[in-house]
Amino acid sequence: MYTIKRAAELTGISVATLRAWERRYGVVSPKRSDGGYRLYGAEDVRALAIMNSLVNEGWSAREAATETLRRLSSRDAAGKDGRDPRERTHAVPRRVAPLRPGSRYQSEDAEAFIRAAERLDSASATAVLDARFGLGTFEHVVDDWLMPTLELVGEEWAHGRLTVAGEHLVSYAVQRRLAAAYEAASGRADGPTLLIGLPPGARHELGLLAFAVAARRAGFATVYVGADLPAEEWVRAIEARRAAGMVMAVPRHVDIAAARKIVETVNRSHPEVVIGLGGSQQDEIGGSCVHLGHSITVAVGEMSRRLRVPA
Amino acid sequence: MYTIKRAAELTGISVATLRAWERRYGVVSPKRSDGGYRLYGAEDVRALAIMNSLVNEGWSAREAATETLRRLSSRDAAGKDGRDPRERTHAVPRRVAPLRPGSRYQSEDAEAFIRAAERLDSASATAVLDARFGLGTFEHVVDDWLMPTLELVGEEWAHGRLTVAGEHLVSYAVQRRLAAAYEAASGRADGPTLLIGLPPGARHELGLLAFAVAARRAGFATVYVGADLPAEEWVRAIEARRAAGMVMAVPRHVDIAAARKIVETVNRSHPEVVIGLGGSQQDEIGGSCVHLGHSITVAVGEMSRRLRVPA
Amino acid sequence: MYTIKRAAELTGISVATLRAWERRYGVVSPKRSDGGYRLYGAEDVRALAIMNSLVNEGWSAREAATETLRRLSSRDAAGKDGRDPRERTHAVPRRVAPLRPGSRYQSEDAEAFIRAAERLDSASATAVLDARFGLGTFEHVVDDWLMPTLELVGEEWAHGRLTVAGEHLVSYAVQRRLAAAYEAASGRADGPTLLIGLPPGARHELGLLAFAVAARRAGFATVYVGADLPAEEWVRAIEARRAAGMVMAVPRHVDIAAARKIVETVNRSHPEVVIGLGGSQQDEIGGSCVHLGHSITVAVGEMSRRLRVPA
DNA sequence: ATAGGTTTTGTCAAGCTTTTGTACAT
DNA sequence: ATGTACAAAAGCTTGACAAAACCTAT
Repeated sequence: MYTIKRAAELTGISVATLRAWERRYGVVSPKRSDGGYRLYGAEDVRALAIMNSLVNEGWSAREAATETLRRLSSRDAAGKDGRDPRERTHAVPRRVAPLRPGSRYQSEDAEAFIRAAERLDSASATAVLDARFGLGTFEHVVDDWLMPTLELVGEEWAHGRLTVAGEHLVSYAVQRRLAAAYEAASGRADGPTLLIGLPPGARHELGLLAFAVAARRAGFATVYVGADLPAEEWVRAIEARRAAGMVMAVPRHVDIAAARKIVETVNRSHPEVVIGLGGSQQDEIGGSCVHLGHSITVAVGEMSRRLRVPA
Repeated sequence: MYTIKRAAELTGISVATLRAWERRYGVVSPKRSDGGYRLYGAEDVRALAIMNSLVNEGWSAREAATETLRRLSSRDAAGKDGRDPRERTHAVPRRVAPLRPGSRYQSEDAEAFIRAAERLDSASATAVLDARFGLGTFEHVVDDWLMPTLELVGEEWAHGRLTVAGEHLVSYAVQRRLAAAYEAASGRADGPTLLIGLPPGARHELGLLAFAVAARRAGFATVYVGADLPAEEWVRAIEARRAAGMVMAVPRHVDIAAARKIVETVNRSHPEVVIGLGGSQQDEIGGSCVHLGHSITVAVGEMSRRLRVPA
Repeated sequence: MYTIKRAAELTGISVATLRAWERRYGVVSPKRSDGGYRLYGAEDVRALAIMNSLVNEGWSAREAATETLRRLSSRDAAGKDGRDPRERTHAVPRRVAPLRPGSRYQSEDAEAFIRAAERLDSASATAVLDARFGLGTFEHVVDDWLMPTLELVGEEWAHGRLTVAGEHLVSYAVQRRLAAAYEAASGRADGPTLLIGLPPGARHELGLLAFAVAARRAGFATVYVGADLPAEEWVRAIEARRAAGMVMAVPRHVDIAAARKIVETVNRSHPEVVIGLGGSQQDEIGGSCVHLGHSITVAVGEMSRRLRVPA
C-alpha cells in the first residue's frame, strides 16, 4: 500500500492530478487509512499508469478513464476462469509461427528477459542484453529487439504479471547497457556537434539515450545534456559547443509546452541549427524542426542527411 | 473513443475538414460527450480513412462519401451472420491457389505478418521481413511480396480486423527494414546523382523509400530529401548536388498542386534534369516528366535508361 | 539477544523510534529481562530491518509495519512444510535460461558469494570478489554484478537464510575490496576536484565508495569526506580543496533534511559548484543539483560532462 | 478561415486533520 | 522504561482559475 506521494512518483502523475482523476472520473478508489489517507494498492497504480499512457497518447482524460476501467474489467473477466494468472503467463505463446532455426531475430530472448524481471534477477537480464547485442549492429538490435521488448515489459507490468520492482530492474539494466555503449562509442567524433536532451521536467528516456549512442557511432560529436536545460541554456550550450544541430525527445503530453518554447527560442536565435524531435509527442511541435519518427536508424540517417549535406 | 484532434492525426485529415464532411455528407456520426464534444470510435476512424483514400485517388468528396457508406454497409450486411469477427479473421482463407511447395513467393508469410500485427508483436514482424528479404533480390521481394502485403494489411485494417496500433507497428517495422537496406546499399555510388523526395506536406512513403534503396543498388548516387523542400529549394538542391535527375512521389490528390509547381519550376530552370514521378497520382502531373508506374524494378530501369544512355 | 541500544545500531533506527514502532504498530514484541529491559532476538532485528527498508522506500510507517508482519507470517507459513530452509535456498533456481558457457555474466558467482557468507568464510568471499573484478572493467562489474548481488544478499538475510554476522562479513569484504580499488586508482588525478560524502548521521555506503573509485578512475581528484561534515564544513572543505563539484549520497528517508540543508548552503555560498546526488532518496532533494541515478557508469559520465565542459 | 462562446482539465490555495519522529517529564 | 507532548511533514476537501481544446455559425 503506497501513500499518494509514492503513487505519484511511481506513475509520474502529480499528486493534485491524482486526486482530480479520482474525484472526476473514479478511475481508482484507493483504500483509506483510519485517518482518511489514501492507500494505493498495486492494482490502483496499474490503473493509473494505464490511464496515464492513454492520456499521453492523446486521449481525453475522461475517455481514457473509461477505457482504463474497460480494459481492467475485461482482464478480470478473462482471468476469472480459475487459473492462476502466473500460469497463464507461460501458457500464452508469445511467438506463433515457427521460424527457421538459427534465425537471428526470434523473440525467445524477450521471454528470458521478462522472466529475469519476474525473478528480480539483474545478472540474467544483463546476460540477455549482452547476448542480444552480440548478434547484430547496435542500431538493428535497438530498433528490432530492445524497444519492442521494452514495450512488452510495460505490457506485462500493466497486466499485473510483473512488479514495479521488476520493471525498474529492467529499466536500470538497459540504462547501464546503453551508458556503456555510449562510452564505448566515443573517440571517432569527427563530424558536426549534436546536442541531445529533453525539455526540463521530463523523465530521462531510454530511447533518447539509444539515439545518442547511434549518433556517436555515426560520427557525430554528441553532447548529452539530459533534462536540465531551460530554453536559454539550450541557446547558450549551442553557442558554447558550436553545435550544428540538436535532438530533443518529447515523451509526454505535459512536455509539449516546454519543448515548444525551446524550439521557438532556438529557431529565433539560431535559425541555422537543425532541430530534430523524437518521442511519442513529437508531432505536437511545430516551427522549423524535423520529426525524426520512432526508429533510431531512420532518425540518425535523417540528421546525417541534414547536417552533412550543405543546402 | 478519440477526440477530434486525435482522429485528425490518425487519418491525416484536418479538423475543419472532418467537421465539414460530417455536416455535408454524413459519413460519420460520432458520439458526443455530455458537453457536446465529438467522440470518434474505431469504426468512425475507418470510415474517414476510406473516404480519405478515395478522395486521394481523385474522387469527389460527395461521391467518395457515398461509396464509403456503401462499402461499410455491405460489409456490415456480410458480417451480420452472427459470427465473432475475430474468428472470421482466421476463417477467411488468405491464400487461394495452392502454389507448388518450395515456391519462393507463397503468401504464407503475409499471414504470419498480419498475425504479428494483430498481436502487436514487433519482433515476429521483423522476423518475417528478415526471412522474406533473405529469399530473393530486394527489388523482387518489394514488388512481388512487400507492396501487395502492405495493401493486404491496409485492407485488413479497413475491415476492422486490425487495430490502428497494429497497422502502425507494421509500418514502422517496414520503415526500419527499408532504412537499414538504404544504409546497407551505400558505398558503390559511382553513377549519376538522383534527388528523391515528395512535395511539401506529403507524408513520407514506404514505396518511395523502397525506390531509393533500389536506386542506390542500381548505382545511382541518391539523396533522399523527404517532404521538406518547396519548389525553389529543389532547384537549389539540384544545383548543389549537380543532380542529373530527380524522382518525386505524388501519393495524394492534395499533393498534385505542389507537385505540379515543382515540376514546372525545375523544367524551366533545369530542362536537362530528368524528372521521374511515382505514387498513385502521378498521372495527374503533366509537363516534361516520366511516369514511372508502380513497380520499383520498372521504375529504376526507366531512370537508368534515361540517365545512362544519352539521347 | 540484543539490548535496545545494540538493536538500534544493527538496524540504524534510533532508540526512541524503536520504542515508538513497538508501541504504535506492534511490529516487534521483544522479550524482557527480569528488570524489564527489552531483549531483541534475530527475528526481531529482521522485522525491524524490513520495516526500515520499506519506510526508506517511501511507505508510511503504519503500512510498512503491516506489510512487514504480512511478509514474515507468509514466510513462516511457507516454511512450515517441514523442509529445512537451508535446502530451499538451493532448490530455488536462480538462473533459468542456460547461457552459452564462458559468458562473463552468469550469476553463479553470486551463489558462491552467498554460500561464503553462510559459512562465514571470509577468504572465499574475497576470492569470489577477486575473480569477478578480474573479468571486466571496474564500472561494469560494480553495476552489473556487485550491486545486484548485494541486493540478493540483503534479501537472503531478510528471509532468515543468512545471519547478521554473514551479512556483515560480506559487507566488510566488499568494503575492503573497494578501499583497495580506491587506493589503486590514485595517481592520475589531473582532473577537477570532487568532494564525495554523505549527510551527517548517514551510514557509510558501499555504492558511494564504488562511485568514488570510478570517479578517480575517470581522472577526478577525489576527496572522500564520509558522513562527518555538517553543512558549513562542506563549504569550508570546498574552499580548502578548491573543489569544482561534490557528490553526496542520500540513502535513507531520515537523511533528506540534512541533505537538503547541505545543498542549500552550498548553492548559496558556491553556486558554481556542481552538486551530484546519489542514493535511493536522491529525488527528494531539489535546488540546483544533478540527480545521478543508480548506475555508477552513468553517474561518473554525468559528472564528467558537467565539469569538463565549461559553460 | 474567423469570431465568439463553452467545455475540459491540470494546477493551486486556504484551512484543517493525520501521521510520525523526537523530546521531555515522571 | 514509560507515557505524554509537540512540531514538522504530509494529506484531505472544497472551490476556483486559466489555458487548451472544442463547438457553432458566419
